This record gives sequence, structure tokens and C-alpha cells, in this order.
Amino acid sequence: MTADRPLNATAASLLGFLHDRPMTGWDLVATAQALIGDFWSLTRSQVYRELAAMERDGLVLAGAIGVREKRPYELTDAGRAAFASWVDGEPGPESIRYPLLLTLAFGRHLSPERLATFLAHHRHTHAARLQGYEALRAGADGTLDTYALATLDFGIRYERGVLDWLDHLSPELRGGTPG
Amino acid sequence: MTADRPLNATAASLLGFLHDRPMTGWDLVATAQALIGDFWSLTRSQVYRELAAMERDGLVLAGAIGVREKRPYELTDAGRAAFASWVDGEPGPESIRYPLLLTLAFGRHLSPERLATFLAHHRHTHAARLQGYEALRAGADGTLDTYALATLDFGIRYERGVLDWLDHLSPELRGGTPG
DNA sequence: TGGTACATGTAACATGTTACATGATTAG
DNA sequence: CTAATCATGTAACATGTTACATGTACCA
Repeated sequence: MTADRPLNATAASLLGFLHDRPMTGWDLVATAQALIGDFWSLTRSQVYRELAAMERDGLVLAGAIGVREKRPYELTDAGRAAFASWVDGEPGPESIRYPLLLTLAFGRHLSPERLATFLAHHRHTHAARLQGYEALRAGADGTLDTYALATLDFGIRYERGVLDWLDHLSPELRGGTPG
Repeated sequence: MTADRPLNATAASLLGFLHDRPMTGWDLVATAQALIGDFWSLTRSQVYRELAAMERDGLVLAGAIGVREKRPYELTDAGRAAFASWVDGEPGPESIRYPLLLTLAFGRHLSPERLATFLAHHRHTHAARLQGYEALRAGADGTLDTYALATLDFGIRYERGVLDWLDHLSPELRGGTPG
């Protein structure tokens, strides 16, 4: 049962959330999206797959099926131990995959107007995200713990950084050919 | 041959680099690492796989094997067209996977000292990266085009942002329990 | 002649994405 | 009674990672 291969970060996160209360796959997706979705994405498929695998490994225990086919999972002692060991390990380097930068890097193969459109669109998206984060921080007095605040702060600084970068790009890139 | 499924960004990048000159898989890995590696990672395995697939699809053409088993690939007209169409498409949203933030989000399950260690280590890594980028920009007078400069600028701002964020984290998080 | 850098590739596996299929419960 | 939301899951595929296997050429 307890196949002692190291946890991946996605599975570990699920275990992390299960510390608070038993949850269904559905709940876990929602929780993860809300709390770590901005720097760690996961899909429904993945969650159900990981839950099934972790049940095989004895890290979680599926409870009785409730109303609406709800199938809550709870943490086992092995699961708690696996999580504790994961969270104590050195976190790896972050990875960023940034399609806009890729397009920009190949900018000479692209019309200036098109590139400028992409940049403008991108700016819009990030401005909206920043607003969302700031509203969240302003509105959530006391509802967020120190740790959530810290990650939120990262998000805010990141988004501000992106906007700042865009606003300081050379005008030829940003503006197409003005006139 | 020309199976018209849409290019993925990794494959497209390879086509992008092949605009300059025919290159081997090895060359492409090195080039990609140098030019886009900071926001788009790829491995040797992937490159060889994509090259093989793109040859099947007629987007690249393998040349004669040269010295040291060197197998150069060159762009075909279909490849050029596929790239042009890819680069003209709206770039998708970026995705960040940030293990440190994940660990931080679960900070209450971790000893303050351990967390502080992770943060300090992280700071060190990013300070080094920033230095590298700044040296690159200072040293590369004229060797980088506008586009490469723009992506480099992003990197610099990003790293500065990370450091700034770390330096403004609440002292309990950063310092462990100061004594 | 022996080590290092160059060069290609496969195999096995892990992770992530998308589309599909199914059904229960609730609100209006 | 019917549409929206909740809920679970599978299948097929795409992408990314790690380890292994092989051989060439250059340099000291």
C-alpha cells in the first residue's frame, strides 16, 4: 500500500488542504483554485487522479458517499506524515512559461501593429488581475492569515511589475507606428 | 505529411531559431536555453522528439549527417508558414509554478526557522540571477536586439520584484524568532 | 591514451489538458 | 418540470522529466 515514492507538489497540496477538514475532489479543486491557483494550477482530472492514487497508497481515506454522489476524503496518519515530510523539503525553483515573452523574443518576425496589439491586450489582463488582488487585500481584513497575505503580496508586486515593465517598453514596441 | 494540427509553442520556437540558419538538436537546445530559457524551458529529449515529429509533418528537413553525427535541420516552406501563423496568434496567459509560494501558503505547518531558511536561500538564488541579468545587459552593447533587450528587461524587473517582496515580508516570516 | 565536450537518441514515466459521459439536487 | 449547478469520473492525448545507451572528436 504505502508506496514510498516522494509526493509531488500537487498531491501534497491536496493533503495540505485536507488538514482542515475532509473534502471532496470538487471542494479541493475550488479550494486550491482560490488559495494557490495563482501560482500553482491544477485541474479536476488531476485531482481525481491524485486522490485515487493517494488512496491506493494509504495517504487518504475515502468516506461514505453522501448526498449528490459526494465522496469526502480524509487524511490518514500516513498522509499527515507524508505531507509533513514534503513541506519540510527545500522548495524547488519556480518555473515561468510566458507565451507573450516568447512572441516578443521573435518579434522581428511579426508586424509591429500585431505585437503592439498583443502587448496592449496583455496590459489590460494584468491591470484587471492587479485590481482583483488589491480588492481582495483591502476587503479581507482578518480573513487571511499571514501566509496567505504574503502570497497575495507577491501577486500584487508581480502584477505591478508586469505593468511597469510594459509601460517602460520602448515606444516602437508598444505603439506600433504612431501617427 | 503536413498534418495540420496547431503547433505548440516549444516546436514553434525551434522553427523560429531555424530562420537564422540550419541547426542541430544540440544547437537548438543551447540557443533556446540562452535566448528564451528564462521564460520557456525545454529539454534535450523534447527537442529531438519535436524535430522528429516536425520532420514527419514536413516542417523541417534533416540534412546529411556531418562530423560527430551532427544532423542539421533546415526550415521548409511549410515550416516557415507554420511559424508565421503561430507567431501571429494571440499568446496565451503565462503560467507560474512557484514551489516556494506553495510552501509559504502552508507555512503554518512548518517551523518558522525552516521557513526562514527557505526564504533566505531563495533570496540568495534570485540575487545571483539578477546580477547575471544585469551583467548581461551591461556587457552586451549592441549584441542584443530590441526584442531580446525587452525580455531581458522583464527578467531584471521580475528578479528585482522578487527581492523586493522578500525584503518586505513580515519579520516573523523572514527571521524565524530573532534572538 | 585517457578524459572532456560534443552529439544523438530511446524508454519509461510523470504530469497536465481536453473532451466526453453520467447522474443528483436544487431553485425557480 | 426544467435549467443550472453540483459532483464524479474516464479516455485519449500532449507535454515534460529522468535515466539510460551509444558513439565521435578534440586536447593534453
